[in-house]
Amino acid sequence: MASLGDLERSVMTLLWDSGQPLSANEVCEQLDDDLAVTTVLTVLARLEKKGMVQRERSSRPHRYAAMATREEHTVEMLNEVLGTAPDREAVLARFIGGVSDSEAASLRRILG
Amino acid sequence: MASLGDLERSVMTLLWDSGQPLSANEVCEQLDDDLAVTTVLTVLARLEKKGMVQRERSSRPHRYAAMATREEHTVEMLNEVLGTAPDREAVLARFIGGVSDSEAASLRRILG
DNA sequence: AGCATCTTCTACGCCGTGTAGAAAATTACG
DNA sequence: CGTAATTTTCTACACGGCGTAGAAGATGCT
Repeated sequence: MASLGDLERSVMTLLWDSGQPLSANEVCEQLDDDLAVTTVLTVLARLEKKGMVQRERSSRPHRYAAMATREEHTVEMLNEVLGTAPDREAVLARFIGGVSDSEAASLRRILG
Repeated sequence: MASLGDLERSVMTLLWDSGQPLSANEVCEQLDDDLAVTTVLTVLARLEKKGMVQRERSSRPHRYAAMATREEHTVEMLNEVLGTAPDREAVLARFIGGVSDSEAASLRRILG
């Protein structure tokens, strides 16, 4: 339960890229599409409900920040997918077998 | 584009577990829930459209088989998720850092 | 031809998502 | 303080995916 729609993903990307919390207006401006602020607010509220963003209600304009880094989130997704497989090791093997050489080297280093 | 609904997943699981092609009726019987055969047929048709199952139209009851093994499918999903990240290596590092010891060992063997 | 089986077509309801207006709440400024 | 500007909430609509299945059409058996 953390899959994202297109707009939701765009918003998360903004929040991830800008390390700091953003207001709905700032998000709105920085988006390529020309959307109503209410649209962005709706999306932000939904993302908050999903536990993807944290809202600072104290300051006026509320500020929104990503709960997890993009990395953390991607790793969560990976684990979620892996969780659907009964044969984890086999999947991992196949998966790792398919990564690029440089990535493989990097993994070898990590696995020590 | 290969995410599955609950029923779709159940059906795929059946097809994956039974190595051989199954008819709609067989799928229907082997499902826990007591569904109408037309329901199963609809789902199978949708899975076919998604490229998840192959239908043998030659034989009457049509027979349906999974296009990819569950492993292959899971790996596809993993790559899809990984594709959404700009920092692949960082994600991989973190991801691999979190697997169990036995899995890590298995990976070392594969990369070795 | 008649009957049983199987498939297609069509459809309904629900929920997630993109989209935003109307109205309410808060803040800013003269 | 009162009015205008900003911000947030509430409500809503449309569209597509998915679970669900009946009615009708196609195919095959006897």
